[in-house]
Amino acid sequence: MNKPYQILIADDHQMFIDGIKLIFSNHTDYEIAAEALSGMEVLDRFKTQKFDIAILDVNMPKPNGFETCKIIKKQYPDCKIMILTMYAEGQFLNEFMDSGASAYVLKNAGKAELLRALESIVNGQVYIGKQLKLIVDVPQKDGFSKSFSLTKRELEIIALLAKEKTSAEIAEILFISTYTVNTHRKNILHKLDVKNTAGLIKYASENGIV
Amino acid sequence: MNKPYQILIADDHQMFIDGIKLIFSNHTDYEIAAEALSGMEVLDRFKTQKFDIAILDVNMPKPNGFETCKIIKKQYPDCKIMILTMYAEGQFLNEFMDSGASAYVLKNAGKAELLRALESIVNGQVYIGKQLKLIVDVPQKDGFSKSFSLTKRELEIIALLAKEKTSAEIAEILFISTYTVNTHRKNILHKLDVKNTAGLIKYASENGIV
DNA sequence: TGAAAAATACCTATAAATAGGTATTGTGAT
DNA sequence: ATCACAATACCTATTTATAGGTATTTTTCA
Repeated sequence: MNKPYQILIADDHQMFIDGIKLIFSNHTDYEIAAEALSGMEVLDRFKTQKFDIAILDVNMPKPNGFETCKIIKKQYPDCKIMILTMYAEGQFLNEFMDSGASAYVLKNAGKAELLRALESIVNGQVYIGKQLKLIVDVPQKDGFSKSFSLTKRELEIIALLAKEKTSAEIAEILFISTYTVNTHRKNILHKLDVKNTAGLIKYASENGIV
Repeated sequence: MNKPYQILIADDHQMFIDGIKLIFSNHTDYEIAAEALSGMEVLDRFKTQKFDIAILDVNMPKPNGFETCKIIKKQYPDCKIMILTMYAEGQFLNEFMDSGASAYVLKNAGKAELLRALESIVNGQVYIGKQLKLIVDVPQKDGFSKSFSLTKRELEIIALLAKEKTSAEIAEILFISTYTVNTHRKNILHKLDVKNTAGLIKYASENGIV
């Protein structure tokens, strides 16, 4: 029997962490060696301890799961990372692929899938939860989009642009003036540092905004 | 012991099929029940036989792996499908997610990974080969982009549009008239059935064209 | 070698997007 | 209470994109 895999678990809800710990309590292959309530805490733990696997919540505060994942992967490339998400936010798939994580699983996946995912990643494979496959167009959770410094309204307009709407159509849908829509579009182009709608949509696609 | 899983294997190179058959020859869990050299042949086999798993090559002729996959999934939703690819074409990931397939594996993955992937998918999970994770921006293989019925020139123009170029700029780059560029753009919008450049870029992003 | 597909080019009119401004109101945080 | 920011709105001028055509030349493939 090998030494159990050392796992760090991070989520902003202690209750969820406790649930996960229960799952592993009678498992000899895996050991919850540390826990964290934020991205910062995760990085702190890594400074004093070595982990084989980190299980990170996407919506965790400062920095979020993907950002934390990238930082860890840079400093400790051997550590495998599993990203957990509450909602079936399929649009984060590209971000997941870029983050260097090894697994992407829904929180309501259940014990069996969690263990299967772990088994996969310790064998060097990438695992994506079944339910994440079919989801599209889930509205953006706030606090997450902040990292792009785009406002709620701006995200709404991007979403409508991605649906091939013109400024006039967007104005009608949102009950605002076409002038306002154009002001927003102007601001979006500046914020994302792109030249036109083509660049905007490309950026949005690459970053899972649409 | 259960009845072995009935597998259909499809690839345009017979030699590759024979290799796969060797892998399964001493396996009691899986049985290669049929083989096919093209998408059409795959669909023919399904008319007379029932399969638990279909292993499809992406670059297979008429129709290709993803298209074949979609057709099978519509008529036989219970059949699990594994997509094999020769090159680490990471940009087809979205297409994979849309196709309804359960696994996406590199051909040079080796016996162990093949079996692990199969184990995953019969358990209802989605499996993506490790090597497919890091690849970006692999140039489009010809014959594959044909499935979108976009010509080489049209793909060039899409690529330039994604780089935020205007029709006039594209004309200059390609040494052709702005009129010609606009004709191409018109044709592209029709072919992809999108209303404007936003839709075009979104489609291109989702399908790995850019 | 003949037919089909691709690439080229032109014309016109309208619709939409972009860039440059300015300015007011509401809201949330320090 | 003040400051920053978000959201709103307006104006103008110019550039770009889109839609409707037609038509010729070049490539490719059967």
